[in-house]
Amino acid sequence: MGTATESPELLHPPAGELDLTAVLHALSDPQRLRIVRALAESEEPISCGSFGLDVSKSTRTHHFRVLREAGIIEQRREGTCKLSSLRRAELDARFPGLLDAVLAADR
Amino acid sequence: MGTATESPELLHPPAGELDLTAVLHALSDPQRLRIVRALAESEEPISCGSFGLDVSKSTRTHHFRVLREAGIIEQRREGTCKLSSLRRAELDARFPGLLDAVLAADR
DNA sequence: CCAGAAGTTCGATGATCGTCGTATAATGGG
DNA sequence: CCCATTATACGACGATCATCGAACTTCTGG
Repeated sequence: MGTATESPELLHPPAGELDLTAVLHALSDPQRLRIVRALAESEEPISCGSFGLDVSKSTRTHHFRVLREAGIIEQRREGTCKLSSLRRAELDARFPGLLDAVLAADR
Repeated sequence: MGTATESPELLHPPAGELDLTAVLHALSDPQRLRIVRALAESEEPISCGSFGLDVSKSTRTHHFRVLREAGIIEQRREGTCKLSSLRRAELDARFPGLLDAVLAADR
């Protein structure tokens, strides 16, 4: 408890409490994997709508929530958009090499 | 297609055709993760019954099949037992660092 | 040869998941 | 102040999943 310094609405698990199975499950979906790759390549926050996902808006929101609740991404409001970015450092600290391996395995 | 040099009954995907999302999904279950860790620590084939899984026999069979069809383990008959082992080299070749990261993330 | 051990197969069941459409906020520009 | 943009919430639907028990196969040891 106590790291709720930002938005009270958005659930972001603390870095130390990331669950491996939750992370693996979040990454085991093609659409979410695409999001994570786009985020990793841009290295800058991206708005939800900027992804070439062939799914509806609500499905997109769903995938972003799964990624956020697994602790893989961070989201914050920016006007009418919501910007997402990878929690790279925290992920690397908790699961060293995991994200790199997944991203390298792209193809 | 011709890599069927072993048992014709057991489906083992060729090393080059392992699917990342299938591998991640197979690893995203606590029971299967436990199997993979036991396999990695023993470094020798283990029979299905030697795992401290608190699930029924049929569920065990199911998990082993998921792991095998994802290309994570290899299974072969040995008398009345069936021995399982990690496909470490193939996994490392296809997804470098992935298995190591997952195993290191144990805790 | 036969009893037991080790796995598999086959439904079935309840849970979760990915997807959608529609309705509903929150925000910034004219 | 209203409207367009951006995203979320809420069911709902079909698919997949993890789990089980019971019946079946296959092999081994006595």
